[in-house]
Amino acid sequence: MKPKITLKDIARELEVSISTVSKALKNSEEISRDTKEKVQAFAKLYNYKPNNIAISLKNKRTKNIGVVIPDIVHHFFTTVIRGIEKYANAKGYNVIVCLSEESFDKEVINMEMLANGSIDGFIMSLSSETQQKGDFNHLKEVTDQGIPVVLFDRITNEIDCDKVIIDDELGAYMATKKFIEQGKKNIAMITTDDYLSVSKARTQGYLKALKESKLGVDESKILKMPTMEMDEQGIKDFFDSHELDAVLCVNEIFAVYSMRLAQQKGLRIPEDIAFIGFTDGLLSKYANPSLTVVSQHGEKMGEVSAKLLIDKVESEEEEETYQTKILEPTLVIRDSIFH
Amino acid sequence: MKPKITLKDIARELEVSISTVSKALKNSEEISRDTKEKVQAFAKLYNYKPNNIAISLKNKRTKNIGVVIPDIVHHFFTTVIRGIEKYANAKGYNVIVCLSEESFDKEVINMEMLANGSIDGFIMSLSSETQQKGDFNHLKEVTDQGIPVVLFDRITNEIDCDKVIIDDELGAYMATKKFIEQGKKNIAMITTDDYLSVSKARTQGYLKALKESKLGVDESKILKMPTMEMDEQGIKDFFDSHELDAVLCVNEIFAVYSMRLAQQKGLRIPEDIAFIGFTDGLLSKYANPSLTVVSQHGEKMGEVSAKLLIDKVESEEEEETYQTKILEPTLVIRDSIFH
DNA sequence: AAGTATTGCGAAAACGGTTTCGTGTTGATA
DNA sequence: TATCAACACGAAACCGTTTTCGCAATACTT
Repeated sequence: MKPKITLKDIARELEVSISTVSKALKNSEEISRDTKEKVQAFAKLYNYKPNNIAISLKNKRTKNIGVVIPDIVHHFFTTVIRGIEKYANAKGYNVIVCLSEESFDKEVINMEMLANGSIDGFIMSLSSETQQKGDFNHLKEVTDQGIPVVLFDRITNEIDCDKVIIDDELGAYMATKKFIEQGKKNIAMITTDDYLSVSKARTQGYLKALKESKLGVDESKILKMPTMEMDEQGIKDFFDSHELDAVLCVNEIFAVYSMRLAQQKGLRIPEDIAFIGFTDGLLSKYANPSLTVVSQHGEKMGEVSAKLLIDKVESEEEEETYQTKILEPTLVIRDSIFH
Repeated sequence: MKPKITLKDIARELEVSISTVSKALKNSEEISRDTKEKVQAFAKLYNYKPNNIAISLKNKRTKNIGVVIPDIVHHFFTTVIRGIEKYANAKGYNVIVCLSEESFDKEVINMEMLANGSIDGFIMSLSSETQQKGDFNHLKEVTDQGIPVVLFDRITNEIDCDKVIIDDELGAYMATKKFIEQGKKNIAMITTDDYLSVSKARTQGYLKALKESKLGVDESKILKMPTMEMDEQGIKDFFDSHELDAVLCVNEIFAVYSMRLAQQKGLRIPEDIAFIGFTDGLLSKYANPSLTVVSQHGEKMGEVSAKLLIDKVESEEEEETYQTKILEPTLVIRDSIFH
């Protein structure tokens, strides 16, 4: 058990002042060759490492980024974290992860915990409860204090800050168009209620593609699930009451789950009914048949978010200009549709 | 933009000393009713919150936990993180997540970044490269400095610290026994090389069950994958060269992937060939057929790890006693075996 | 030899809190 | 009226750095 050594310890041992030690370790011009070598050798010998906390206090920079997300077991969020980690780590930043578990209160508590000096900025995606409530005061407080915030994926227009999203509307549009091109006539959509910003946008893309086509819109072909929980009967009824030949799902879980129910009904995929989901996760890759998806490029999203945040953190000027980066989704073709 | 207010600011405004403000906010007996009320009202009005960094520096406690794991996109690890988060948050701790990406160097760098005051303790699972190399000096250094460490899942005996694992051997034993009970005769195992502590233990459980039975061991029925990458041809050849009716896989990805290859060969699951995997993730749940797995109870593991760590961090005495908690795995029966 | 630069280093303030100890004021006691 | 607690507060040290500024001692001018 060898306790950490401090500047003071080195100073005492070498009979110089703390300031001298500090400067010597920074290779300052002020200090003579001799002294520098002596100090540096001693420091290396005893494996001196400066105390991060003291440094943080001094320059009011923690080199920590707070990431607040609704759920970590969701594949998309883990890929975003990975992207954030990657970029942040390369820049010498650590990532503090907090989970809101889709709860407004937890989101608020987590932000308050971190906002008192623990972090230099936030990267977040709003909890569904927050989006439903439409209460963003906790975000406002943080930005008012001059703490930079980057919102990704689940965002709000009520807060002025940098944002990163994919073009959800375009993704849904592309997917729907693909169905249409392949001759599908009865294209359904399975989504959540509109309170999630992404669900809303995706539904719009779906509608847009249908409106542009000769098929037209049939609102009854949109199934809105009230929660993220899987409602087996609801989906079965939906399938029974419509003659569908294609389904666009707002996430991969809905898609894979629905595929199974369709298969149980004796339908062949993609001949009788084709599927496209959102989120390019493990599930899509290993599903049977493998699922065609609109990839959201989570890792990229994380990197871009981290870059935006760190740029803001490290910029001297307090420019009050914010940007919204819109990433292009791509279609990853797999066996749940015709190739 | 309202900047953070400090004790000094309050003291100046109220024309009292900083110490008085500090004590008043802590409701100290020393301070008069009047002054306390005045100070507290002022603090509330201006939304004073103490600076975490200053407090950390003072009492040498950060209330941060460092979590270093090989991979975050792996479902098991995300559930562990969720468990850690849950317990840690309830205790007022934040979780700093670092990814080693299975690399020894990254693991070392991450630990060094955090070990200089940023965290009160580590919870980690070793990268595969670290387990292969058998070099644990970075862990030794940290424990030597008196920083508590808890290892989970991928552990080593070379470091004295608290550990949390599931009984991997028992899990594999249970699974294999299940196959035997159901009359399976040719039970294979698909695993990684033995350098991963968990793979080794699981293989042993598999062997133990077979030895106890009349079936006996056939080493050629163990397929060892050199990496985590899926080797389609390797698995196909394995299936072609053996008459198998059951396969135990060391994780769910191997299992789901192998199931698909088996199905492509025209085999029915579970009638012709049954599958059991490890890790109770999304993949198992939504696979077709859904996969029977040995559940590792990741969330529980995270909670237990966090509890062990925080207990140690907050205990005054430096007891040098370490415990290893062994969690019981359970079999989650799904459609890839007979019910 | 006197004055000026240069070099090398240390004292001290600052970051934002906590905490120990000391002290002036008050009221009660003898 | 002198003595002493109790009360209410402030000064200052401390946590481990960084950084400014001042000041010796030496070297360089003329």
